[in-house]
Amino acid sequence: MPSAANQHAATMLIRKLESIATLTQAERQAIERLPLRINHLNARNDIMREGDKPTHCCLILEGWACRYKLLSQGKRQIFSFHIPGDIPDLQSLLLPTTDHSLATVTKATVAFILHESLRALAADFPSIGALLWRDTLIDAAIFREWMIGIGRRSAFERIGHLFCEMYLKLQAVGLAADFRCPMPITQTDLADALGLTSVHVNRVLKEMRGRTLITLRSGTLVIERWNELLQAAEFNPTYLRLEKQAA
Amino acid sequence: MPSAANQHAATMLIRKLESIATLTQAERQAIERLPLRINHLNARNDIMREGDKPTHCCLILEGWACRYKLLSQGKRQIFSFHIPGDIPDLQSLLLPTTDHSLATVTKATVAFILHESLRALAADFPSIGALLWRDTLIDAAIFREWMIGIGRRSAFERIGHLFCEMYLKLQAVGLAADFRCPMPITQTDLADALGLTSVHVNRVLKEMRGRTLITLRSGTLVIERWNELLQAAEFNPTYLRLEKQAA
DNA sequence: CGGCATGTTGAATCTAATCAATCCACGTGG
DNA sequence: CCACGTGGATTGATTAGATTCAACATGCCG
Repeated sequence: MPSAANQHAATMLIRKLESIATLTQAERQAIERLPLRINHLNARNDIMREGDKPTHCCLILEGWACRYKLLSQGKRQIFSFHIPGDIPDLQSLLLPTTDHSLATVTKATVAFILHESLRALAADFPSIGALLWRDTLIDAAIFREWMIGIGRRSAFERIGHLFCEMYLKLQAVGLAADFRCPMPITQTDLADALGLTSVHVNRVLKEMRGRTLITLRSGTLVIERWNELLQAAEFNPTYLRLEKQAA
Repeated sequence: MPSAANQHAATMLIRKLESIATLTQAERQAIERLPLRINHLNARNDIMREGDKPTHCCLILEGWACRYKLLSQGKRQIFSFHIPGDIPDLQSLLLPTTDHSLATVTKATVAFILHESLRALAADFPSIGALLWRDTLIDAAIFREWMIGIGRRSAFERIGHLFCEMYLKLQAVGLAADFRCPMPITQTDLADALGLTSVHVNRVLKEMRGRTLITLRSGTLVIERWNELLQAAEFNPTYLRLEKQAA
């Protein structure tokens, strides 16, 4: 008899997978039987560090996480932000040694799933395996989009782009609506994700506010003019492969 | 009866997969039976364009290719360079619509493999499926490393990093040795891959030559001082997950 | 041999980084 | 309830790395 918390975690995963393809009854049941270990974590806690050899994957149930790598002289590059429903370290199933770190951004609840359990699930239900693989491919597509930003877009476009991306990802799992979403990251986090300094991020945010494109206060982002921001950032959401789109 | 060219293509793929795991006799035979269509392409030819819905994957047999995306005002971001043995568009197996383009860099020979054939192969031999998945995960790891470069490394480090990466990748498939490898890309290509301008690339290359770290002439790179370049670029090859390492 | 892509160089300019100070909101403990 | 500490945000002044624009050189290919 699974606990309420476990049931909730399974539902989360099912919802995420069903946003792409419909699952059979048997597949849903198999996911619900997945053994989970649920954990509550503080903000800014490493879940996994570069060099680790994890034995389970981590499903985010509440809060945000990010993947990053530290460099010499305190430099940091953040690769991705993760929200409930994400499994940020799915790759550890096939690449035993991790080449980067995973940490919570906010207080968070996560469920750990043994590699063996996930592997068995994918073996028993190849279409679930394909969905998991697909998810890592979308992950890579987002990396590519971030590369474009860091490499070829202005600071303004980069920040606007990230806001649009996170809003749509949150909306897709029901955590955002009406152009309003949580954005519980510091300007330093933003800078380290986008290849900027926090000082410069601050100045660009000031400009965005000045043009009344956004409001960003106490961890909440409001996109005041979606279409204009989209255009200013040259944002095109197809790479996210989401079913539902914003208005 | 497979032609000599087809046999060569299969060998290429087998060698690539066996650089990671050993294949059974049955697996090797299945790969050799894979139906292929071999094509000779000129340099700077698109193999696949953003928005396409490919029906096959592309195995590179000779020459180089790159994945890229064009932006407004003629800006371009190159995501990756590909060498013989690579299947740059494996993701199209699971993401029907392509979100970027793939083009030859040099004259090239490629083998096209129908999605159905690859899917059948992966279904019949799940361990081959896992190897293919694994390959896309390494792809993503390389994207992350490039993100670090573009986001947080100096132009000098970025270029040095790319040289080390390509040398090791080429060495792993027997196309480089003695710190000498082909590097058939223009300074503009380098710039578009690393988030720089060609003018600046040119200046950094001049500095590298001045410090006698490298020689780069007529499409051939010689790394004159491997250890120093490694250190100057803070290069750590673990993310490539290659079996063989340079001295 | 001529033409065009690629590579090289210089000078001026600009974006974003750096360094440093200050401000503000928030939570905590006296 | 207010003083204090702290992390994050904001602002200014200055600098550096990279871009831009423009000219010119080189080398390869037909």
